[in-house]
Amino acid sequence: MTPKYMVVYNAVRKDISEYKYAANEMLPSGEMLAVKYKCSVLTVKKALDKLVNEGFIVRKRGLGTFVKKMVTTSNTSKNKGVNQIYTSRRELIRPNMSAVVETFDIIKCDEDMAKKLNLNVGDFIYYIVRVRLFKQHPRIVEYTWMPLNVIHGLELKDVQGSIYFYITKVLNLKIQSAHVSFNAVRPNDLEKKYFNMNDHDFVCEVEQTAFLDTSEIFEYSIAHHIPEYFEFETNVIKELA
Amino acid sequence: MTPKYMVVYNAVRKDISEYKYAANEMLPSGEMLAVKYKCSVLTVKKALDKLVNEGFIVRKRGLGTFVKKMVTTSNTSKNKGVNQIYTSRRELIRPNMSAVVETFDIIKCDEDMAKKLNLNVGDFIYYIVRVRLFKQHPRIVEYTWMPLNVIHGLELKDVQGSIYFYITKVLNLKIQSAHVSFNAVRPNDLEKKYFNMNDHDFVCEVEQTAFLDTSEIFEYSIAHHIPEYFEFETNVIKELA
DNA sequence: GAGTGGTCTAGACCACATC
DNA sequence: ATGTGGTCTAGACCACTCT
Repeated sequence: MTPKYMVVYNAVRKDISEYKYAANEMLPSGEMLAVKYKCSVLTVKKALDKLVNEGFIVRKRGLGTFVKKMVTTSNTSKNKGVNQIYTSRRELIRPNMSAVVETFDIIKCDEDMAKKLNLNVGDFIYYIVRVRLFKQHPRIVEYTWMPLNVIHGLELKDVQGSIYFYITKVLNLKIQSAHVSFNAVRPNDLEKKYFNMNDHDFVCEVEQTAFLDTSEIFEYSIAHHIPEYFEFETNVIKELA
Repeated sequence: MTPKYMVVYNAVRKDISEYKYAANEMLPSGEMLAVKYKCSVLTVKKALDKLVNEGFIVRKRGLGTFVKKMVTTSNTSKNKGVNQIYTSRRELIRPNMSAVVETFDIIKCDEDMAKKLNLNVGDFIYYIVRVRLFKQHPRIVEYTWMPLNVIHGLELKDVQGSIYFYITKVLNLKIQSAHVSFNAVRPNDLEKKYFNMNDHDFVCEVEQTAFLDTSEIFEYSIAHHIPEYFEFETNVIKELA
């Protein structure tokens, strides 16, 4: 059962996406929307607050609710296989990618990784290196560390497919969130080989710590992307105080 | 007057920051916190929901509220003058930076910039190029475009100082949010000069469209950072459906 | 004054996990 | 059965903007 505020959220979001409201146009008031969707104004507020956080609209006391201009992305080619990571406004679109497994080992946690995964030194962890390909073209090299006591029974065939699928559908675990940080660095030998790069080139680095809904860390990963096929977008709301 | 939910938010956030709760430790229930802070459970929920969004805690129905492990940043030197852009968990810390103005012009909007700033071709806009320095060391080159009809009366002295200050304190406008996207590119001649780089080097690019609380766009900017002194961190919450 | 959104409450009901 | 968080309501009051 989808909550009512999500129904309202989806409906309004759809209207905005389909340009039923022009940029800077005022939306119906909260009360009007509450009548339209047969719910309370607070439920409408919850739906619209979500849209505010995602950067679609602005609500202004005494004035009303307004649609923000859609920011057009510089290079929007889904067909090019751009790896888009969106935390707002757009959908997270990951083109269908296959994986070549370079490394699939079980190792012991060193001090650094113990800190990152919230484990003890010596605990067993998976260490996986995968090259992700879009239509046979290498686009990402992924280094993944996962604790055995959280993710267990992983086999080569799961790693060749979607680890995400294994975690959510086979183990039935729920992914809650991820802390993501970003930078750019030089490629290593493996990446130079796959990306056909040299010492003068660079790759975009996405470092990620991922959490289950139990607040356990189930993954620490570093992904190196080819800059031309990389896109990271987010929305930052200015805090009150 | 700070709203009550912000008081609760700040108090709980402070407790977490000061490690009053260990990682994976359960917080008092919503009802307990409501009693403690003399407010309703819904007000507590609003405060805790904010902490969930920022990646501090996880709330689980039937179980309780848990503190997530603090993710330690790889290179946390505020003194090194790292330009940290955080959209969650941590404070946005921008070290004190001075500015060298390379360009301060009023130009006419071309088609591309008209789209980006939601203006008409030919409208007047500021075009500003600034080099940001930390303790005399160039760290960022910023290219900024701003519409005259929103930000007016800008003078050289304002650009040499903080444009942010001019907008919020002099013009008394309120900044609502920004759409930020990220990549890495080669430096141009100006950047090569200031950063002492060559054609084999690279810079981190942050592209930003910034909005006022009226939903007007007041700025489009591109900032090129030295990778060593750059950090971008955010929290991604997995959506329900 | 009329209309807008922001905050806050008390209370109800539901879904989920544990014992 | 108990305790947890999630959703939803009706209503109150306040702050803000415009006419």
